[in-house]
Amino acid sequence: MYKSIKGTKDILPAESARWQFVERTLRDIFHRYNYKEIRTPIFEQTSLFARSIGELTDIVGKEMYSFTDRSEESITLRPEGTASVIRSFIQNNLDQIQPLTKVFYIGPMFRQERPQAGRLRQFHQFGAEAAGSPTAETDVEIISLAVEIYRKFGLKNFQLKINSVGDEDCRPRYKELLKKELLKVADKLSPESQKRIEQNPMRVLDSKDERDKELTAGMPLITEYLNEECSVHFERVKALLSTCNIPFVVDGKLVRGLDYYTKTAFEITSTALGSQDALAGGGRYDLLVKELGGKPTPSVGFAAGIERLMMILENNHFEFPEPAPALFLAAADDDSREWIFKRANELRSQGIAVEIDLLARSLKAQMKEADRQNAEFSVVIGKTELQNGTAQLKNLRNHSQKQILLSDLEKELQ
RNA sequence: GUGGCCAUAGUUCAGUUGGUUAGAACGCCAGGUUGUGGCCCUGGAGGUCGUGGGUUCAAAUCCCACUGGUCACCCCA
Repeated sequence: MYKSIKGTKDILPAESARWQFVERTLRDIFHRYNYKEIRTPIFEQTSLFARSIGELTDIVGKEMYSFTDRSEESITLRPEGTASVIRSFIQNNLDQIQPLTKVFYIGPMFRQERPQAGRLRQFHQFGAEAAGSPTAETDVEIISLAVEIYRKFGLKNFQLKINSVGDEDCRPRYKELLKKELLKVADKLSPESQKRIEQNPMRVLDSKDERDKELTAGMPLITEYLNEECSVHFERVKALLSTCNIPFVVDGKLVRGLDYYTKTAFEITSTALGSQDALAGGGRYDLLVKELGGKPTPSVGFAAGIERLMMILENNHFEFPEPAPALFLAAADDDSREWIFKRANELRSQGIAVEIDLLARSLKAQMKEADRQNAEFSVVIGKTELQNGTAQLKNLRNHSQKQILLSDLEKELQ
């Protein structure tokens, strides 16, 4: 038997309505913040991701789905959304249309990792990017948008963590300083952390290893070494968050897994998830557009996992709307089936969701089917009804019945 | 990539110290009610016990390998 690839999942008919509901809600919120949808291809040249996400990150180093196509070009299934969006932004000169571009995306992403709770190889993210603004208001609009989404879904157990990772001026200075501190205790650090001292010292502070945590506990944090510009920006972000009543905690050790972030970095986590507790992450990336060949364009964005949001909603027994037929037309005898077939199509073309039996089943089986489909109403049609032009309209939710004219069906179902 | 746990009907699971025909619940189908669903009752269909090998007179049960799932590490959505 064929099986779906490891780490991939079917979204089955029984659950697709939930996905559609989540996507509808997301689109509605994006609309309120005036972010417009962008749909980019799900694969790109491999080097686009390598250059933007960073050669040394885990994503690029060991998680990308890359392959060579028939013309010997290296292609990669997108592991995240920002790189493609920025590529499109540059390629299509979106900066020439208006000074600030605000877009969102919803779609599948791919990373070849071992699956576990809250982690798949094909998973789905939504995200937003605001390209062209250096202001702290833009950072906070993005953060507020992300937070608003979780609030809208009624989530309570989530936490917003923010940090500033500095810029090309102050971060290198801080990194050198931190490296020196780390080298003093290098032999006692975990092997992974030792490897990171040279290439990504800030990640050592974020290590989950208990011993690493103890060793690095008193070490200097980037927030203490920001230059004037980054520091002012960070203070402004915090002030605006407070103004907007968005609770947050500053986490000086927060470093995101992608290299392109500058200044603001943030993460939304939930204790309601398993070990993979990140719901969303994002930040400012003022250097990325230039790095990918565009004009320097200060930008901010975030990305969030749909499966993880869905997990929490299901744990919370969130009440998703379930679509159901308005009417089930049942045949009491075989002579009535043709009339029903024709009538169902008429009603459908008038916008009414109607189901009928296609399996030539007994009336009892048809009624069971109407119930299983959670139809609102049923009407049984037989010889008598066709002769008299009347029928019983049965409300399957409250079990009441009333006599109606068959010609009034549309009206009754409005 | 590394490690723990798991694998028996469509689903969730039971299956004793290895022993005849592998069970339950739910779901599915039909009937009870020959023109009315939900509850109830009766009956029915449905399994190469993940795959391959080994031990044994005998394997769902013990052993090995593989495959798949799951959870965790790493890291991230």
